[in-house]
Amino acid sequence: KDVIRLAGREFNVGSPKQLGEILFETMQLPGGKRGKNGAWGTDSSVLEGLAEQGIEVAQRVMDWRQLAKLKSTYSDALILQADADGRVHTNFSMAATTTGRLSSTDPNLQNIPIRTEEGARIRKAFIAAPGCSLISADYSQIELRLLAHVADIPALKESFSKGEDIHARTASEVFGVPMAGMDAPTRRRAKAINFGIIYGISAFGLARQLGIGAAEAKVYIDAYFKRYPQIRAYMDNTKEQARIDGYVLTPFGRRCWVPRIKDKIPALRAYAERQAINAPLQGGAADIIKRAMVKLPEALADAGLKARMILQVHDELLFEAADDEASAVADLARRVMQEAVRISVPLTVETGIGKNWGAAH
DNA sequence: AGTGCTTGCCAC
DNA sequence: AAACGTGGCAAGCACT
Ligand SMILES: Nc1nc2c(ncn2[C@H]2C[C@H](O)[C@@H](COP(=O)(O)OP(=O)(O)OP(=O)(O)O)O2)c(=O)[nH]1
Ligand SMILES: [Mn+2]
Ligand SMILES: [Mn+2]
Repeated sequence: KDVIRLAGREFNVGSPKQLGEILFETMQLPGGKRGKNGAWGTDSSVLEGLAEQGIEVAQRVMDWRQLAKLKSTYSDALILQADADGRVHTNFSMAATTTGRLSSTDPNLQNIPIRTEEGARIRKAFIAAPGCSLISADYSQIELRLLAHVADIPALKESFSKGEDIHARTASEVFGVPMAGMDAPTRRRAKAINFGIIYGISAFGLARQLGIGAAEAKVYIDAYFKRYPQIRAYMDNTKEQARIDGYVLTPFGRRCWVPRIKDKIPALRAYAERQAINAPLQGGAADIIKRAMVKLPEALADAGLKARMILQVHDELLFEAADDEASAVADLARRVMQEAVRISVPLTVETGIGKNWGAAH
């Protein structure tokens, strides 16, 4: 109602097409950009730009979108999908991705919210059975460690040997906040910067992501490649390998096909090059957790633990166990996951125990 | 009423 | 949005 009042006209807030016409035609707001299909762009980074200019309706639409997303995709849908015993059972697809990751459907339990305060309430709704706890075990900075290994980057390997947190360091350097007591959303934003840069983001893309100028974004990217010059070599070598073979390999031998690597259309070719750069690392991380998942059920049984492995979220495993064995499960999961493979950097796993998924982080 | 596409956004 | 990568889902929309 407030959005419609501020817009001065009745329309469906849930329609990006109508919203774009209201904002950039009826209201004549500045900064409108049409996409390739001629529609006005209205995604959150566009709205954020408007909101920063004091356009109240933009902030209200962002708030509405967030709540609508959480309600429709999670709150309403998960209740319908819940079993008679109150559990939801996902389906894992084992061959749906190009990199070897799993995917999860009906419902997708690999994209349960966590980032915002309201979203985190949904994650907290996943609770252990009475007398049981949930144990989460998540690899630390997993694809950055694989990058250090595969691209053979001395400075990055040294950081991991010392136990440094690169995501937190990036957050500190870019946002000017202290490492100590950093909040999770800030570290998450830095994560997107680190992975964006290593997977070929442009100054334009980074600027858009951070809401800064392209010149400032370029400074960050240049500084990154200066600090870790081996990343460039890894990118070039991987692209060349893809051109030669039509595929790239993870450090454990998985083939990831890159069919458009020789496309004559430059934009499609550039896209394929970024896919080639990403696949060995994302796929390598998938290989590692899969090996751990093969070992774990037997390792648990051998240790006399009745815990069950109940969910995989790309580099995280979630277990359910009786309260009195939860800490033993956490220790065992950490050890098996850390030792699932041996590479030239240490693998570290963070574990947590709680009565709900949110509390287990 | 059903289908397929687009836009946007949740997670890793 | 052409301009980090990997996914899945909901809603709007055009069309049958
Ligand atoms: N390209 C890309 N990959 C991502 C992004 N977010 C997550 N990933 C990939 C790379 C991560 O290593 C991997 C696991 O995600 P996590 O959220 O667990 O982050 P990570 O392990 O790096 O850090 P952590 O120490 O667990 O907080 O998923 C992203 O924004 N872009
Ligand atoms: Mn992780
Ligand atoms: Mn994770």
